[in-house]
Amino acid sequence: MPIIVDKVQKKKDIALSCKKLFVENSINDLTISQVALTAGVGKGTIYEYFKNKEDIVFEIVNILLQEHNDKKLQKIQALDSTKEKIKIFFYVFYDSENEQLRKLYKEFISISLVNYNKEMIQFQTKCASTYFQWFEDIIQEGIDNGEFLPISKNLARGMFVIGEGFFISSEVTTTIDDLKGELDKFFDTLFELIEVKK
Amino acid sequence: MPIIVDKVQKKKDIALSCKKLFVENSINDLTISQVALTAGVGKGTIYEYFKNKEDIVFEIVNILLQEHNDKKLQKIQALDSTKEKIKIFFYVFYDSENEQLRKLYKEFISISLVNYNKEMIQFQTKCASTYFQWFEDIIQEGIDNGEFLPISKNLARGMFVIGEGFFISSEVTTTIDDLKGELDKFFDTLFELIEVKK
DNA sequence: TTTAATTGACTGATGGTCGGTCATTATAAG
DNA sequence: CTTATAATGACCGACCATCAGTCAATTAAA
Repeated sequence: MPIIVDKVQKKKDIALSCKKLFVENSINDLTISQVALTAGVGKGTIYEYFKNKEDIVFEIVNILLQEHNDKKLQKIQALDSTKEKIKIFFYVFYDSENEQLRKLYKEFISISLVNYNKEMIQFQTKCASTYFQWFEDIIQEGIDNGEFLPISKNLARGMFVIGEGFFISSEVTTTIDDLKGELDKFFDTLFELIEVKK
Repeated sequence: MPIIVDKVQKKKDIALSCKKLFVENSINDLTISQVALTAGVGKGTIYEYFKNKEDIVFEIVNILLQEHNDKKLQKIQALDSTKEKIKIFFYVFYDSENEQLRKLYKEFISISLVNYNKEMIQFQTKCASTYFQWFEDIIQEGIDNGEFLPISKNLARGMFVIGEGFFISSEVTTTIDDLKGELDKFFDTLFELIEVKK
């Protein structure tokens, strides 16, 4: 029998081998030939594993987001303060550790906005739902232990999407020069309002 | 001497003549030839007025956003309630009147995220700054007339970007099926918190 | 011998360019 | 005043380079 490769693994390998290329260049400036060359395979091979150029970005984001996911969960579990737990959700939008993820996520959002792609939407939905579940649980915990007013539950979804809002604004305008600062200001103020007064 | 055309006006005319085309198709699915045909000019003429395909989207968004701008200002001035004034800023993300604008704005954001373009960033920044100025003024007004707590000023930027966050989330996931409802829930709850108790 | 894996030459499509034509009008000549 | 000429901006589509995606041929393991 001929050699059998682990298709899933090889897909990941190819994706990761040209991660740097995608981080340093916008998808429009890259050609499949370049990608194939970087990955050390023929152009045809790329199409054995990926539907198109966008699909490669999808794969890389998938891998990086999975890693980020694990780290985020660990961080949340390691913390005691509800407020700090909430803030963790927005680290990804400014910390240096996730610069590559941000760059690729940006491309991914860009692709998702114009190319309707069922798989991408499903993937994004799965991620967002998981994260929001965590987020809601944290808020609920804060309410249950008497830290936050019960009404704060209504703010969950808005608080959750605000990171995305700041991120997009900071990418398409120059109106936000300190994303972390702005987020902190907002959440610290909000915490004062939703805290149960003693 | 030869005929002199109003370059600025003709650029607008061409852009508007293929607005429908851009609303109904994603930019990737459109060819310059199609656009030229629709506009009733030669392919070369397109390049007399636009740098590239993206530039056409930019021009259409420019025109639509200008219209939207005027309408928004009128609406704000016509209202008395501070709360309603605040909510007006987010109409654009869900009202039926602005469906075309949303479609093109989406493409515009998508382009801005991956193609660094100084003019686009400047344009976006100008719009965002103007809108935020209005927004801050409204909040300040609410504070001045004793409706809102002074602390609400700190929430201005966050409140402002939340629309963008909801919009992007609703576009790239299926987690938000009632954008207006979610926005209302968030702001009504927030208003309760920042309202001056009597 | 079989068959999965790989490949790069090839193709069709398309973004963008460029040389040339056309229409208009100023103005010079008759 | 009428006509001829020159000048120039507007317009255009044939052409070119590029590149995404295909496929027939080849490789190599079992």
